[in-house]
Amino acid sequence: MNYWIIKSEPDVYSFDRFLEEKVATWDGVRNYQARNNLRAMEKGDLALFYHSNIGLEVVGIAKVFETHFPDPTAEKGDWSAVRFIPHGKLGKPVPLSLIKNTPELGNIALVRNGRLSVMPLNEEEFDTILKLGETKL
DNA sequence: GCCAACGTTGGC
DNA sequence: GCCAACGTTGGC
Repeated sequence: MNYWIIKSEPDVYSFDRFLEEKVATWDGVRNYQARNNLRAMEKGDLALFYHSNIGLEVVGIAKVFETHFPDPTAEKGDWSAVRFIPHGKLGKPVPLSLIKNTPELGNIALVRNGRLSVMPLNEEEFDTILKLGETKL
């Protein structure tokens, strides 16, 4: 079991819409590091759903439903997509500012490399964010 | 709207 | 293969 953070701009694709649609195809990723992270995902892995640009907070949890396959939106190049299903909303959102102020989370890519859209985190970091979000699995 | 950080491109 | 220029992302 691996843990991840995935980013989405809520005016493009929000967590609420994800809850309504019940499945999300994560395509359009055009960054090698992010793509490699998508490829490393296994079925059942959990990903925190972060709202970038607007909101700037972790709002929910997604679960890997279908592991990587060729990105249908890629006209050329070697790109991958995965499918997620919702795995619940956080009790309360966890803002980036709080994450930055939490010493145990100082090492995560969300803080260190703000531009990466799909990034790993370890179990302790995942649990810390769930606790901040007053959420139990 | 600005700008820092990072990735990619392309000339040499 | 280096590095300057440029483009994009995303926080502020």
